[in-house]
Amino acid sequence: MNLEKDIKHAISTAFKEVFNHLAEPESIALQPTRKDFEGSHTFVTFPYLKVSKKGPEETGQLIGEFLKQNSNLIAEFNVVKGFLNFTLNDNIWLDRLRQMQTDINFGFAPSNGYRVMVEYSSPNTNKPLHLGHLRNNFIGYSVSEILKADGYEVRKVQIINDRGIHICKSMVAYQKFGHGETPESSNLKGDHLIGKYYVKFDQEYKKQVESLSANGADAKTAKKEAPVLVEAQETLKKWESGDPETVALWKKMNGWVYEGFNETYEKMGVDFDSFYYESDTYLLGKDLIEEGLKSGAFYKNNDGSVWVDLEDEGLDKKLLIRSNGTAVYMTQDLGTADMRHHDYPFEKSIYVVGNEQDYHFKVLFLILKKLGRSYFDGMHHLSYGMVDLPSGKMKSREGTVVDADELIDEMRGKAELKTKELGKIEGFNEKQAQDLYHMLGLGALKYFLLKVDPKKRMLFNPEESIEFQGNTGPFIQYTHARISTIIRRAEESGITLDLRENLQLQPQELELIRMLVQYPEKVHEAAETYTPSVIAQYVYDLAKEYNRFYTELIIFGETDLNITILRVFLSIQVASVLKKGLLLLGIKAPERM
RNA sequence: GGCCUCGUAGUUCAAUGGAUAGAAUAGGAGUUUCCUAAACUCUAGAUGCAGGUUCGAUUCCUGCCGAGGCUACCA
Repeated sequence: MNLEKDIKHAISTAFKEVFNHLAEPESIALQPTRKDFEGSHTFVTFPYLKVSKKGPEETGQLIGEFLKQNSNLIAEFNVVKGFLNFTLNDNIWLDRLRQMQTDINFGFAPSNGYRVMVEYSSPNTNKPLHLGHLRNNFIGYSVSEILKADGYEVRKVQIINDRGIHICKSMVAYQKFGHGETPESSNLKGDHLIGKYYVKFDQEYKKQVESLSANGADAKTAKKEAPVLVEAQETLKKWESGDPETVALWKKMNGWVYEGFNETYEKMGVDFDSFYYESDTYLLGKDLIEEGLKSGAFYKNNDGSVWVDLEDEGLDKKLLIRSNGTAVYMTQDLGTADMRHHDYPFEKSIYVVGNEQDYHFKVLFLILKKLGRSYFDGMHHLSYGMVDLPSGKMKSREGTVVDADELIDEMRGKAELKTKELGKIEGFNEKQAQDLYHMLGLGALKYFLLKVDPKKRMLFNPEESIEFQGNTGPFIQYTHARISTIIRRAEESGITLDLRENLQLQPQELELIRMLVQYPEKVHEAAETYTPSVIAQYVYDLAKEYNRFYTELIIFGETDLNITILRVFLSIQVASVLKKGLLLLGIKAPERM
């Protein structure tokens, strides 16, 4: 069934027959043939020269000859500088295409029985989502979908950082300057309203630090003793002691933020299966510390603080409990990990978190290992790079953030403008038109953020807005819409899509089938490496190839009906795979545009 | 200082140790009586520097230069 496997077996046999050498099929490496050469699969002879005791050219020639004679897979071959290129029988490819059509689940692996928890988004509740969150959310959502397609059972979760000094700062500023303002009265989304007070807090804080400094305080004390900061710290204490008034305000303000977030998530097209709130989890983990002390994984200092020594692993000593007995972030994360595994016994757990926390997660996983948690093995930090602006890193305090809501709206607006310019909305009603603008704007944005390897930092220049031409989401969406027209026309013309004939394939047709066949492997690769960009690159290449096919070959009006059938048939499969691939990226494929 | 990333066309991104380092965009030249020109074709343009391993290095190793991050009894 598997083409590559079959070819590898054939090569293995050839080695046995020609060189009397046992080459395990699994150990044979095949690669796709480069475009400028004839063939589809390439075998590199260099590693086998010691076995063949011949030059690279001759080795390739001998293997090629043997296979051409003895294998029904191989129609032709050529050898270029030790690279043995195979051209397969056209019927092999046509068979693949026929199989694809009957398999509705093409591209979806059967259940593998593994459960995986994917955590992403995990915002603070003191400000709106920004561009960095968009990358995080799109990656998290996409990886979840890819894992599902690869046979996993997935639970998408987020941990909401709903407590702590950051929200207290917004609370203090709101009490001071808010005059009872609400999202309704201010006509602001809840998260933006709270963000406004977070900024206000910072402004006030800076003012106070300045005036303290002007009155002779040194910089350190001024920063520590500014009244608003002291107030925020007191608010945090009050919250921790359960002061009803403080808790009520906290609930009200967080409620506004959640409303705002939900609206944004919906616009973004991401969702979650369950939520964890830090206010519920921040006290967890202390029992794990006790456990670790007992087992000797951790040790206690004279001052009562608890540490773990990771110097054997090439890391530092890490604090787990302060000398005053309070927990740190790490403690909480340990407890939360245990709780999550209890809630949903997973084989894998993916944390989609920025790469500035690489060290934190390295330590977290090592500690879980030291505690003997069997699940530690399946834990993975999906570390992604920052989205940089030309001016450098985004900093909320300096106002150099790109707001998520604004950016989405901007993209939608740009899609609308462009669509109208091209006169593409004839026959659309208002709702359909609006849906299309959103689909395209969001498609452009998602593709822009997902086409880059998650691990790498990437640059976003707000001046040069995201394009709709070239290697973009809308290009792929356009291709899909284009094919949809072909399919509609085929239906209207009433041709029977029965691919019976054994036809000779044109290069473009062959290339398309070759690419289609690869799709499940790409999904698997993306799932194993947690890399949506694999899929993004793939759908782009497929769309590009289809456009070439579309331009160069006549689909309707070909004299041989069987060729028309083949081309429509092929178009349908391309559309289907494009749509599936786009959905793995969270991008919708329009029928018309 | 220590540790971790990353340096590829003007720009934004690709390249399981393999062939002539791919795209896109910006630049130049073309294609529309024909299924959607958000398309297609042609053209020009890049591996930070110096060594090493290898039949073969953008990829692995060492040093240097440059960018960023982590290195809190913060979360």
